Amino acid sequence: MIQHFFFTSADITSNRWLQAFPAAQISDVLPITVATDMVWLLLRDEQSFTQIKNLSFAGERVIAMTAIESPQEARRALEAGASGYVHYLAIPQVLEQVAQVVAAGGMWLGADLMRQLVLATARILPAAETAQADLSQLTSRERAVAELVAAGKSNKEVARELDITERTVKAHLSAAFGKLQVRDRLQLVLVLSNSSGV
Amino acid sequence: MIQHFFFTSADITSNRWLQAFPAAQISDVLPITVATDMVWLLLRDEQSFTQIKNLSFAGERVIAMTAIESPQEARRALEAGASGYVHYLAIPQVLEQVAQVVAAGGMWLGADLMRQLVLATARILPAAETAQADLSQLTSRERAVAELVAAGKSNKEVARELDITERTVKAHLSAAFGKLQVRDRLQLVLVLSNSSGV
DNA sequence: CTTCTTATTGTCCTTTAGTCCAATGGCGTA
DNA sequence: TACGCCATTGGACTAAAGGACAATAAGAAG
Repeated sequence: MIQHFFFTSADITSNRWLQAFPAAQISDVLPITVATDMVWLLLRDEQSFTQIKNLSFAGERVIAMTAIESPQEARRALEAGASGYVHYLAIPQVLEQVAQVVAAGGMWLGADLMRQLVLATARILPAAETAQADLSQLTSRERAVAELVAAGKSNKEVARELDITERTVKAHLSAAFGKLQVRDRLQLVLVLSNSSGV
Repeated sequence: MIQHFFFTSADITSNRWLQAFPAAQISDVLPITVATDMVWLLLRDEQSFTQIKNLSFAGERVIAMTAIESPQEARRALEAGASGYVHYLAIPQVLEQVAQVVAAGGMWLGADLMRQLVLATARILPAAETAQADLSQLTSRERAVAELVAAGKSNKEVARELDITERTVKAHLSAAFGKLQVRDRLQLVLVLSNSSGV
């Protein structure tokens, strides 16, 4: 049984951690000696990377957690010795997968980051199937609306650009919400940009 | 149930494959049409990379297997479209890991290789320092709110999680909007995720 | 001790977003 | 031709989101 230790600040946490690992310890204090198998560390400031370095040097498996994924931050975390980089609000299933992979000696990165890395060296890889599949569920008009919304436009602006009524925009959006199983435009954007496993 | 197909030469094989996937097919002949969900292909010569390319182009999930791990070979395999790179004598647990990650649309690499790949490509990646700079403009509380919003939470949910009033959430958000010069939560997320120029 | 920043909350108000129910017309297929 | 899917719009309604104006309190900095 793997023991998990979550190091975070009190106000940034997720009940999904305990859902994934009921026996996990959560604390905003980092003990001198961590008697666990896996340390999940929320990235907050410069000090976080030093802590990763120390922990991994001491032989701990460290997984960096972030609130906003970025390739730069991921790189720094991995450089410091982290074995994984994941959104702190990831769903329990993802957390479990990360733990399994890291426990098996692997390294975990979000699919999008991974893709960026690989694409940086190779531009041949097929696009993510998930995002593709999601978009293909939408009709052409729904997709057009969704894309404008994903660019930060309001319904009124979308209506103007597509030369339709705001009412129609809403209709397409509602249809898209249903198909992609999200509740509002923000989550739609998150799904389309496939940014995190939230 | 995922169907696995192992393509190898007769003299190089592992009983661990069947241990991991009892229903797997193993063959030293590559059929024209592979009716499986996942193809495990043992790297042998130049032709192997071409085969990976063809398979992945045809929409197959391909995992490259090797007898001697090397970053160069791994890179070539991934370039060709492989979704994973693993030693052919890996234990069943690892094989299952790989299958899971790949099935979920991810990519699998051993930790060492991954780290090398990450570090090697770090320079090529766009060095957008914007997200970093933007975040530093916000106070800790504003950032906490912004991060939860970026995760798709509503004001009410954010309020619950941070144990403050919805009104306070709005106050922090308004402040963040002003500092980052955006007009609503969606544009905030776009700026924070650094995805597109709003 | 005063000043500034941050965090917090309040009320009132306007604007957006999103849903439900319903209808019309085009277009392709069985 | 009838049926289904898509695009379009309407009205009415509920619920969020966001702004304006303002106040209190803690803590740091001077």
